This record gives sequence, C-alpha cells and structure tokens, in this order.
Amino acid sequence: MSTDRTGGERANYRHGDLRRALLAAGVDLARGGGPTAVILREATRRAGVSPNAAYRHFADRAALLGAVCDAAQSALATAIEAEQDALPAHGDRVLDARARFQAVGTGYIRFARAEPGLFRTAFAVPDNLDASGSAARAGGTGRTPFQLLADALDGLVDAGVLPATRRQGAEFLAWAAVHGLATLLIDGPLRGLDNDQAKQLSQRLVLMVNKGL
Amino acid sequence: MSTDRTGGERANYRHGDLRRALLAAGVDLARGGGPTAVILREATRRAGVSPNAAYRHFADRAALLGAVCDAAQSALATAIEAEQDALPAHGDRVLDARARFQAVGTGYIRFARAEPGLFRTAFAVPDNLDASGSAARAGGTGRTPFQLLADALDGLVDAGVLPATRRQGAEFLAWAAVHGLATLLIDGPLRGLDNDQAKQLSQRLVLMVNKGL
DNA sequence: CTGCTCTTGTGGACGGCGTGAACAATGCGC
DNA sequence: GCGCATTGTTCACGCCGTCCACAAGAGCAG
Repeated sequence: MSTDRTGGERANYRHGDLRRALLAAGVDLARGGGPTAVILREATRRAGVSPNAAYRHFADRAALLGAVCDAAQSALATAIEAEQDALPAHGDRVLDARARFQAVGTGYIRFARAEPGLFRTAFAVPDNLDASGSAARAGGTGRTPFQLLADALDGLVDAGVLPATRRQGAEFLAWAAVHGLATLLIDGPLRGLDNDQAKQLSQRLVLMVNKGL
Repeated sequence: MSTDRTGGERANYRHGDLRRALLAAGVDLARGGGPTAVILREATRRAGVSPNAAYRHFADRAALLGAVCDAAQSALATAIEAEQDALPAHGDRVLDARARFQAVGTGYIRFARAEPGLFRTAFAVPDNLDASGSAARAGGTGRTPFQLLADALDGLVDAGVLPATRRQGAEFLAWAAVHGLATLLIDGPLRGLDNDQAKQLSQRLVLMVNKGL
C-alpha cells in the first residue's frame, strides 16, 4: 500500500500516472479553447503538480500539444465510426457503400460542430503523411480518420460506384471538401447556422463530391 | 521642416505614421510565421518604438492581428484578381465564365502556396458574414475574395452553365472545397507536393466542384 | 536491513510576452 | 505665446515556457 491512489489525492509525492493526467488536462483545455488553450502550466495545475513536473513526461509544450492532437484525431475517428455504426444495413451493396461514404462526411462535420475546440486541435500540428496513419490517432477499430475515408472510397470502387481510374487521389479531394466545410462552419462565415441548415449543407456537399469525383 | 521624415529615422520623437509602420511590421511577421508570429512587442521593435506606443493605435494585440488579417485577405483578393486578369479573353461566354471561375480557385491556391504565412493569417480571426464584405479586405477592384467567388458563380449562371436553382449557397460549397485543399497543401499531408502536382490536383478539384454543383 | 542509484517531483530564477498607469515631449488651436 | 489633446516613454505586474540545482521516494545489491 505504499502507492495509494484510491482518493484522487496523492499520498506519496509521486503522482503515479502523471503523464495520463497531464494529457487528460490538456485534452480538456483543448476542448474548451482549441490548441492555444493548451497551457502547460495550467495542465500541471490541474494535475496538482508543479509546472516543471511536466518535463519528466513531455519534452516541451509542443510535445504535450502533439499528444493532445493525437487524442483529438482519435476522438474524430471514433465519431466517424459511430456515425457508420448507426447506419442500418440494407443489403444493397451500392446503397451501403454510398451510405458509409456519406457517413464519413457527416460524422466528420458532426464532430467538428460538437467539439470545435478538439477539432481545431486535431489539425493544429502540421502532420506528415506518416503521422496520418499513426496508431495514436486511431479510433476503436484502429483506423485513423484518413484511413476511414480511404476505406469508404475503396468501398465505392468495390460497389462499382466510383470508377477505379478516378480512385487515385480521391481521398484528398473528398477530404478537402469536407474539411473545408467544417472550417467554414466552426470558424468561418457559416458559424451560426443551426443544426438543420448545417446538416443540409453537408449533405449537399457530399452529394457534390460524390457526383464530381 | 519640423516633421522631418526623409531619412527613415525619426528626427522628432513623434514617429509620424506609426500605425502604418506597425501594420507593415505585423504583415511581415505574419508572412514569415503565420498569425502566432504577429508579436506586438516585435512589431514595435521593428518600428523603432517602445512597446506601449502600439496602444495609441491598436486597442490590443488582437486589434493589430485583425488589421493584419484584413491586409492578408486583401492580398488574397489581389492574387485572385491577377489570376483572372491574366486570362486570355476568347469571346465565348461559356468558356470565359468557366475560366474566370477556375481562376478563382487557382489564384486562391497559388496564393496559399506562395504566401502560406499570410494565407493562414487571413483566416486566423473568426469572421462574421459582414466582415467578409469589409472594404479593408478588398483587392484592387474593391471586392473581397468571397465576393470575387460570388461574382464568378454569378457569371456561371449568366452563361447558362450553372442552373439558377443551384446557385444559392454554391459559394459555400465551392469555397469549402478550395479552402480545404489549400489547407491540405500548406499544413496537411499534401505539403511537399511540387508545383505541377499541386496545380494538377487543384484543377481536378475545381473540375469536381464544377461538375458536382 | 543498509546503502546506492535512478526516477520523478519541487523550488527558484530568467527572459519574453501582453498590458495598465503615470509621466513627458510635442504639435496645434486660440 | 499658452494650454491642451495627442503620442511616445518608463516602470511595473502577472503569466508563460523553460533551465538548473536539489530532494524525496523506489528499487535493487549486498
């Protein structure tokens, strides 16, 4: 019983799981105010620890922000998966593939509107192509948001909806459109739209992508 | 000759045009490092003035950043106009309308890639619908980027390319796609693409929008 | 059990940031 | 020429990220 963690308070001066606590605090901060709200000192304060303790677990503020960013991407992936799981499966391959593709877009935008702070944080750190497949950014099925989109596009090809010749690079076009709309909806001139309008617009956008790909 | 400004140095302790100098410094900072690089103290340093002098011309850092943001939007508008002006006018109304629409997208993305810092700053301050028509954000023709896009869409309708029924809200769909691609190209996984690849992808995207609207 | 070492948290300090309040130099209107 | 509103300066505060030296446990060797 030397490391008693059953109260929330520290019995020892060792915290026990400080890294996780700091990350959780960071995610909370990001949820409330986006990437710039991820303040290292504030995270340590919330973990009940002195500022410099953070440096035992993260190289610097950027490293903490990076971890929060990964967590946000993972949450986004989970949101997309949830949207897809809620889909009724009506045997038709074509309709199913279309629905799964649509669900990526609607889940993406639903998450952006529900958790704007986390959403903005998810894309705050410029990532390279490798990182977009990192396991830390995956949801419950082990796939990142980007991979979920790619899967949906593959599904469209398999169902014969999308010609294989147009498959290459399609994830970038689709992602650009959906991500752009999300940005407009939370930070841009489309902020203030109500849920119905937003949903309608996002459906129209995915339709546009589907037709235009 | 009491207000001698002919050297670059201050003869008087009055600066003469500090607001403009601070704004110029701010734009320079934004060009180099995006919105977070717009440091109030650094701007005053570059203007050769004490930090608090800035407060005679801007309420706070946010106000300075807002002015820089407007300037960046204006630069973006100018870039789009330049792209449109470079277009050869071959009498055909349909082709001309399409080309002008396409030029909005290519000019947008060209600017984003040429001036990523300014581009990111242009959208750093969440704007409302009114501000997207503000005169401070206009280019040489007095139109903001958003208005230039709307004009191009109107042109498509006039030329009979785009059914009037689909005109409403089309600027948001088009903007979402182009803006999204721009962010992928400068901050996202598509950073690192060379000019040809980027141009090709952006053409494909505008084609997608054109076809899908 | 004793003592050594590695890990992890603490305390103090530094420089940089945004910003407020008091003060001073200046140019302008009377 | 005088008084005043304008504009820049100086001093000060609190917050931030971060470096360094130190201390308190944990874990292991004997």
